[in-house]
Amino acid sequence: MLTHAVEDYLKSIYKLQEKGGKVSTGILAEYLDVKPASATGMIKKLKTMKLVRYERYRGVTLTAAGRAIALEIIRHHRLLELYLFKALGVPWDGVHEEAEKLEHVISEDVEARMDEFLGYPTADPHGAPIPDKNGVVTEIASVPMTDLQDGQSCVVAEVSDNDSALLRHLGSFNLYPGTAFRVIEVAPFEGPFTIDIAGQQVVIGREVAKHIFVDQVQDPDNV
Amino acid sequence: MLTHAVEDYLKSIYKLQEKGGKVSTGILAEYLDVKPASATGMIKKLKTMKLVRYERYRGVTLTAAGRAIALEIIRHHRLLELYLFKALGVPWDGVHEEAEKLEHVISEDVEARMDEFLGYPTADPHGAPIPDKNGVVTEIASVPMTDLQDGQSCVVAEVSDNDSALLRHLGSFNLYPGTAFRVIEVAPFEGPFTIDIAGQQVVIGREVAKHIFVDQVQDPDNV
DNA sequence: TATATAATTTAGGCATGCCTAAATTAGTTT
DNA sequence: AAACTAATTTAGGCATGCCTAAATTATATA
Repeated sequence: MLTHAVEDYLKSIYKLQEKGGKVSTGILAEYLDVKPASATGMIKKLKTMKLVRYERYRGVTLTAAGRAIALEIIRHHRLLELYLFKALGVPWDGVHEEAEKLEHVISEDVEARMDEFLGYPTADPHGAPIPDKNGVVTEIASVPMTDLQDGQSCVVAEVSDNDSALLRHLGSFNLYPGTAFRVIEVAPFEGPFTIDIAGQQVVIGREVAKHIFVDQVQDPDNV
Repeated sequence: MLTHAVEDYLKSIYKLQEKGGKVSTGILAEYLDVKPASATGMIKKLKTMKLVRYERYRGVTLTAAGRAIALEIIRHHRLLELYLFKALGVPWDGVHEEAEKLEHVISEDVEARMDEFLGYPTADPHGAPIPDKNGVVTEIASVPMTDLQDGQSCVVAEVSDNDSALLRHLGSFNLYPGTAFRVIEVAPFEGPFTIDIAGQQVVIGREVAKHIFVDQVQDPDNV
């Protein structure tokens, strides 16, 4: 059996690898809130288990076996998030933390039952894709909200899931995956975004916007 | 935070204490499938945490604080069992093992939501009482099936939850908590029980009967 | 190219929680 | 009461996974 720590490291390497290829010890350690020396130790262990490729000072990447495990854990996590949200009404800013603990202990059987209950969903409450049983992930093409221009309209595709306060903030003006909005104004000099959500005018700071990803971007009608 | 091991020890001490007062190191070790030396070590740790009373060679008992934690874990366990059974359809011979892992990581919030979903139940799928939020357990007065005599009828109150094969066996002839049956014959010399469940005649061995507890015992009408 | 800086690794430690083997204590038998 | 047996405790070890501090390596700068 794999330890929780092994699973967490693999999951983290997977996520960091997504945006940037090889993962450095330091980045990994920071992501896991652990000292770099500790990460080095675990990376070596993972290498002997053939779950990662690694050369000292050269960063780490997952092997096929490591990737398969990472995706399995991510699947657990996202299905759990959605289940907690839909079946038990856990608020969306709380599901991440909860799933973080449950993902390591849930059985394949219970997972399959939750999957069935949910109707074989493809995205979690934050819009992140749920890998299927075979580890196939269907990424949704989306762009950071920070790329948007005056007048453009779009639909929220995904938001970062790990900052509970941020999620509460977004929830307070109904900014969920699937929510459509239109950019009224982008203030100059890296300023905030003023947007229109279902008639409500809302101001979104740059730091917040970085955590929001959108798709179905359309230019203004009145051009 | 308490470790899983601490929680498991407290829970086990509670259960063993129920039937027999002071708990010896050896019994506890056997129950937890651990060597007596390991149990000694943990018991000492629990003593420094003021969760147990202990004198060497004299056995161990829970303090009020230790008992409170034990009951909280047992509540988690039994609510989880019932939730898995009712909400996700996990077969009753599988819920124990599953709950054994989940009980250590479930939050109070999620537990409260499951409790509400289930309508504040008082017994798990095996008939064991679910302690309330304040740690109050309402024991059901029941007797071992092995005490029954020819002709007596009764209702199943509770069955042991830790032997999955036994539970499948009982399930195969619908012997669940709440099921009524009548003893047709008790074979002499510690022999098996022949019983009538809803018109079906079934033979139950002594070893199995030890794990079944019944109430509402009534003597034969035709006396 | 030599040196400064930043990243990484090595070395040594600590807490958990388990183990085995040896020593001790309690309880029973003669 | 002495001796034996069974239960328990002590002593010493091991794996996991984290830590700090010191040494090393890579990389950027002068």
